[in-house]
Amino acid sequence: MYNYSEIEKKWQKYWETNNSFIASNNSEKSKYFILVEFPYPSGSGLHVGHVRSYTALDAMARMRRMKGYNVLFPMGWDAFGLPAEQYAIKNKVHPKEAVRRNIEVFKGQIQDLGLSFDWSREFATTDENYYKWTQWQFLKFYEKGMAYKGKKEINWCPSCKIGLSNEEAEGGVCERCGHPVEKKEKEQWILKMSEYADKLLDGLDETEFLDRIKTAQVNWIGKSEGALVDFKLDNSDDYLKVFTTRPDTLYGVTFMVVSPEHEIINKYKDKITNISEVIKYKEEASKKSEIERTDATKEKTGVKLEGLYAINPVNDEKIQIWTSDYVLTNYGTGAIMAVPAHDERDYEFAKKFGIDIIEVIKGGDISKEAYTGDGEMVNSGVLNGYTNKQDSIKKMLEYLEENNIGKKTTNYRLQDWIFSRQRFWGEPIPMIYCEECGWVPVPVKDLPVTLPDVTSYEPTDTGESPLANIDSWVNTTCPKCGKAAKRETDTMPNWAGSSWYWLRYMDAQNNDEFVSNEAMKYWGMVDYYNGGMEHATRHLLYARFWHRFLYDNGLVPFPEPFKKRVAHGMILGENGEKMSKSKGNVVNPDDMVKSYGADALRTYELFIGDYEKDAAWSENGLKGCKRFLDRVYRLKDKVVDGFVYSKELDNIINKTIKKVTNDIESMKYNTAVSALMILTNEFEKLDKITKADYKTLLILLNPIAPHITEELNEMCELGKAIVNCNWPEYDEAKTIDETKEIGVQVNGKVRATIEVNINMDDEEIKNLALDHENVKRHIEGKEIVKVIVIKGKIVNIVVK
RNA sequence: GCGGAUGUGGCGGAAUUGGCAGACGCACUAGACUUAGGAUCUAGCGGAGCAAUCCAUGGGGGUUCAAGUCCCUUCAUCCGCACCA
Repeated sequence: MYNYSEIEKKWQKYWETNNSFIASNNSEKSKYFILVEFPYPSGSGLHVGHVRSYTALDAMARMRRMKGYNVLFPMGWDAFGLPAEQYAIKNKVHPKEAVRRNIEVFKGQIQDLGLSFDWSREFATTDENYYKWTQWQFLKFYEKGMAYKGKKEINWCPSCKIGLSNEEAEGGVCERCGHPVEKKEKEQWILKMSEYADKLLDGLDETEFLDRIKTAQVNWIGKSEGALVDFKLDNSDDYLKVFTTRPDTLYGVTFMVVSPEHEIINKYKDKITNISEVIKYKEEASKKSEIERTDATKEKTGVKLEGLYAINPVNDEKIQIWTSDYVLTNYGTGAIMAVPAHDERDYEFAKKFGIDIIEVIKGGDISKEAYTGDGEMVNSGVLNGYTNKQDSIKKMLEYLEENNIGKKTTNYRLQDWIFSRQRFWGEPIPMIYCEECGWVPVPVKDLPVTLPDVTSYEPTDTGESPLANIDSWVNTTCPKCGKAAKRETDTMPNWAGSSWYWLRYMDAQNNDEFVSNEAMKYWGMVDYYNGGMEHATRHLLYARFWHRFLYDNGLVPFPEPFKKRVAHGMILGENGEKMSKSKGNVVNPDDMVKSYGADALRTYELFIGDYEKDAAWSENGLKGCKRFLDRVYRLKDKVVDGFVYSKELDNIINKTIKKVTNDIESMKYNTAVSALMILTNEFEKLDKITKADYKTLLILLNPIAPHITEELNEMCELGKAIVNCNWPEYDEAKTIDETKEIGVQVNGKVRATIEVNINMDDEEIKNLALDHENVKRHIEGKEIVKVIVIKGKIVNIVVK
């Protein structure tokens, strides 16, 4: 019927030559910044899932432009990091070359979809004049004391030969390859993210993230209020410090537990009479994978530290100390006070090892289980008689502070960000080590520290970065004293480049600054940020942290980067399972564009269902959308001159403008498409439609199917290109029907429908309802109790 | 275990937020036009029933003139977190 491929190419070229989507940094218009997460240009090419979210935000961008906004809708490439490096190793090409090729493929695929990105602002995180600024910002962290080098026991993947952040080692397995993670000590660059816990929490108030995304952020930060309490060690001046959220139960402490890695074990190895047994336990624990260790359902294990005791500071009781792997090294102080009567885990442990259980809160049956509820305090010295948790905690905190044995503290799950990676394909950390001067930052004038061109970029067996093998790169001079010195060979994590990229889009060609202040002041927060739910914790947290740090140091003018954050659902295979090569249910967007056209693919992916929910692919569904576009195309033969809406269509056109506008705004694309289908159905019923009718349909459909609508607009000589048109306005009065069919119920069951006029009063409607044949039949011989008339909705007659 | 989400025809999904459940699309059925149709058009399409009507939004209960929508309870599926002291 028509050659969609030709039409698509034609209009894509038109938009390009007319700079239709280039955003201006100097505009009188209101700004609107729409951002989609930039992709990894992976070797497997674009996924239909990308098409969904890009098209969705593209529709929003196109509508906003027509509404008169200056829209920034940029695209770039997150090209550093493990996936790119592993792809390069596997395919025996330099990562630089692999990335270049993959970007080319990705970009071509994206352009074939007619997405209205502003390509003049495109960059990759691997561009030297981008990562120069990533390095520059790292130096700011260093300069402000927010980056430090620390010896940390890190998560080590023996398969990938790389250190992983806690986040990447979730569940005790490597996120990339699934191999169990081991522990290894290593000097690491670390960013003090934990210092920002409260700011990251409070900052959420300035955003309009989806609730589930906010919740995910809050949980990840994991703030809990409690107390640090000092337990003096018996026959020593040393203290064992614990963190507890339940200081009110201090009188119920019958033992303490330290993590197997706790320093106290080594420190008191001479005093612990069963030290060999303890060491054996520790070794066993370290051999266990994280997944085994953190399996909450497994039976508790542990060893008593014989000969070592602590003193309960509130009642001077002598308390035994144990070590067990249910106490984590990296949370709190790595040691706990155990209150078996009122904590499930402690209860289980005490039961197993026959340790005393002392009740301090009444209300449960501690011979059966730990009681964690509220109740009257007993056996509790100063707390006796208190009846609720809040008051007892408050009282105990006061008592602890007055007596100098503890203090109120807040603890966070959020840890510092381990920033080093022993990899080739990342931003080199711009630091130099000098025997004389220690760590010295690379001077700003020498940035970027670039990656050398080498032939081997595979990881070394020693765990060092491949960069360590390149003497010519490693050896340099100290910027401070001029003596021979060595470069840091670790690189940054792939999260680094994505932690400020939205700022760069504002001013992507700037060679003097990472972004100009004017550009940041003009564009401000990202208005709409779309990404996958899998990035709603880490990436979002890192990005917010990074941005907030820049803000605190006067480098950006606003504290939170993203106003709204939304998440798209996944597109599943036709069988309802996640698309994967092994399942053979992968749909290639290129094939779909070839067979049905970009417009049909775009329309279908928006029509597929609720944007936030997962949806199964259906090629028949796509065909249906192609048919819909064909029907819109055929309407062109009905077009006659006319600059006003046809009388028969006036109301529905106004209604549709309203619906489509609101739906695109609120990301309810599926119902927007459906409304346009309904409008098309109405057009088809008539022999003739006016140019005005058709033009409005085409404009409303344009954000969804931009090519065919432009073509039809031109073919029918409906005026200037749609991309330059204004979004249509609607007349609220015309969205309300003069007459309407409403249901008439008798005792809640629909018995008839009547046609009512908008001007009728309740009495008229009531009489009309009572007069209906079928209604009469149902109320005959019965007493009318009351008649409920809801204007424009329903009539309900209650009879007895 | 804790937290979050979801549950509506054969399928994807609508339902102005308490007001005619199933919009729109897919699949399917019958017919028309055709040498042909994976094109197009017309009609039908939750279940039962000739029909009037009855039943139906995971199950059970409740509030209401009126419940997919609100409350209680229960089941199922998916996704997070997972010994966080």
